[in-house]
Amino acid sequence: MAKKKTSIKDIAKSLGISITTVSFILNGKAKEKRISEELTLKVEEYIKEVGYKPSHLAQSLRLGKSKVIVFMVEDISNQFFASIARKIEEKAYKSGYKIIYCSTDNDPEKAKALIDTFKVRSVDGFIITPTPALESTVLELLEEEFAVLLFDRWIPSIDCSYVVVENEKSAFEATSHLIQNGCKNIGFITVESDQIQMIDRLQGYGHAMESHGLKKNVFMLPFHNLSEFGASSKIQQYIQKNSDLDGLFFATNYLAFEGLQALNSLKKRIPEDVLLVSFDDHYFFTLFQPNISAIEQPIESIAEKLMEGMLMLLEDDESSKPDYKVTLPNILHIRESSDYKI
Amino acid sequence: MAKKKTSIKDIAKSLGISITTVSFILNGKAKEKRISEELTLKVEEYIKEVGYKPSHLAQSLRLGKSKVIVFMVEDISNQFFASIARKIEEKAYKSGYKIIYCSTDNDPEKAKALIDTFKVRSVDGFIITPTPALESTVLELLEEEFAVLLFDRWIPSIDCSYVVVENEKSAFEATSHLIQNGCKNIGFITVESDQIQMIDRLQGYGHAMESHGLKKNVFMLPFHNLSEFGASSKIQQYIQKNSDLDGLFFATNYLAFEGLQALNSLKKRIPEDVLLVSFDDHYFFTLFQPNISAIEQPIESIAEKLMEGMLMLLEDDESSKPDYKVTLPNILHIRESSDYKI
DNA sequence: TATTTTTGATAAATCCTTTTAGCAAGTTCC
DNA sequence: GGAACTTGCTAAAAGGATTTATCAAAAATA
Repeated sequence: MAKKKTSIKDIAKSLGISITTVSFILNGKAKEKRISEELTLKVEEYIKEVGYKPSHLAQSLRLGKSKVIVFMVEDISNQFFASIARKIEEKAYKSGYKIIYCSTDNDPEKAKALIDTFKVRSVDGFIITPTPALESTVLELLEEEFAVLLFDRWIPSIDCSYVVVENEKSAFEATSHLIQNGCKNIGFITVESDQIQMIDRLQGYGHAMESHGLKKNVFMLPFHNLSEFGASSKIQQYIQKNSDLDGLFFATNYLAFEGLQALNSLKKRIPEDVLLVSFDDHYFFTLFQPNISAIEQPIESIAEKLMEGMLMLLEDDESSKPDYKVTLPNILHIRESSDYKI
Repeated sequence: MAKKKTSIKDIAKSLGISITTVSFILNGKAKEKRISEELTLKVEEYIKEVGYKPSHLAQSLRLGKSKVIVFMVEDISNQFFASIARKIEEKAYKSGYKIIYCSTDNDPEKAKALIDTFKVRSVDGFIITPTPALESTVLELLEEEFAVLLFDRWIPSIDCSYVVVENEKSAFEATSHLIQNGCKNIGFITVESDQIQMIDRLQGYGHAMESHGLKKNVFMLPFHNLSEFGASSKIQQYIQKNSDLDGLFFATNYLAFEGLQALNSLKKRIPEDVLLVSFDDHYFFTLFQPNISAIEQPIESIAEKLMEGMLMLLEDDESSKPDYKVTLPNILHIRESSDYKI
């Protein structure tokens, strides 16, 4: 039953010619290799007739390129990563690349294991949101001449291509926005993390506060199992303890969601009692009443630059030392209606 | 620079033995093939020493199995599909399978093109949310003896394994819930679609209304470009025209989101003016004030059954006619606080 | 001692392509 | 007429594994 796939060999045999000739014709090298137009046409016709498609597996083995890119993120079910995955996919498939995805949970061991697996699979490139302690592994990849592109966060200590956003600048702007709207005591709610993008966001907040002579007030949640950990109630406690808070800056949107629940439980009104802003925009923020201000990461551009960079790295002819380092601006959406401003 | 990978051939040469022997040892057939323990140990040690890993590409070529599964959904950035992707991934990787994903946008042409691409790539299995008009393509896949597992929706006209949920039953229950809480005029808001799961949901609603002698009131939005199409304002118009509506059933959560915006614009209160229920639960529904009732699809179970089924289909030794048809129950979350009930 | 078995290994085919090197036969040139 | 090209095509190696069939030497049997 299992229809045996026709191979180039079958074609050659059927037409009584050599494999080489068929291969040349298939790869558009008929002219170059001086195959007569007559034979070329005959072969092409036959190929169409039997619906022959070459085996990518064999091609990959022979050519040493698999046309597969690994998309390795913290969590593919996270809206941000999923959205980028969607865009990446489209662009990759257009260029004949396939995308395998995987999630690290930000666990270095898991990330290393996954990378190990994929090296063997002879994939061509890696798009990675690096976990902590991944320097040496990434370095190895680079040494073995894989195309590697970091995103969301990068690794300052190694020279690797990346696509990131202006975390510090946007956090600075968003904080300044709160200050300009009268906030004097702004809490920055984040997670314990040594990831560079989180550090940058914290710094942006810090600089804005300092430059206005305001006192910083940072609340750090433990990184893992946020909701199981009762993040919402932890935030609630924090807000209660700091009764003079008039502004809150959430370092990510899932923190903002938890925060919204906390504020709701405390019957705090937005924006009358407290002004909000969150990093990472979400459809939800425009649905919530009142709308929540947020910093939108430019998903489309990120995906575009990622594929552009990846293709550049992949098509690089091992000569130059390719370098693709992009930092994209975010978009700050101010959403509290102006009537409400303090 | 580019470290050439060591192959089985290199190992054989270095140790002055044959490739066959090395292969036997690698595949744990040393005993069976009567390789001396002495040599086995020596080879195993050497393999560890040089850190040899077999080429999956070559193995796939030889064995005709790639250990790759395609996960083809309508839109991978959709929270529902992304969540399943996340779970599937975990289970697949544990069994040594890799997942390639792709999105069809529910476009049959796109779906066919993608399937064509993957057939050539010699993937082993397909997990598919079928688009309309995909019967013949799926049938071809089955004839070519790929492992095929449909989910979210199935194709009644062909005998293919699937994992779906009880759409009709849950819609019936949810509608009954609204009726039991006093609703007399319940609008069912859905999209124009001949997809079986949407039809089933509509039927569940219909049966519930009929069995209570109530008049059906269905509003269908065109399928494509929902938000660009101003779905929210269309729903708003519908609600205004039907001023006697006291309950709304949204066939999917993204319709509910649009509906919530519409209700908000109309200053309709929930649950005082209208009771809501939506298919497909969402984190958002518990965050929204008041919380929104919804039918939760059991993502974990779906993913579990999908991988269980896929592995069964894959490991089936071409003898039997494997059949894996699963229909899972949903969970109805009633969320309006009871004080509010009409 | 001669024959059969067992032991411990291996050569070679196969999976499907790409690509280098080369070979006959026909042309051109002087 | 013989050297030098051109033309049109192909044999065979390579890429990295698996597996069948086979083989020489040692051990067991008669």
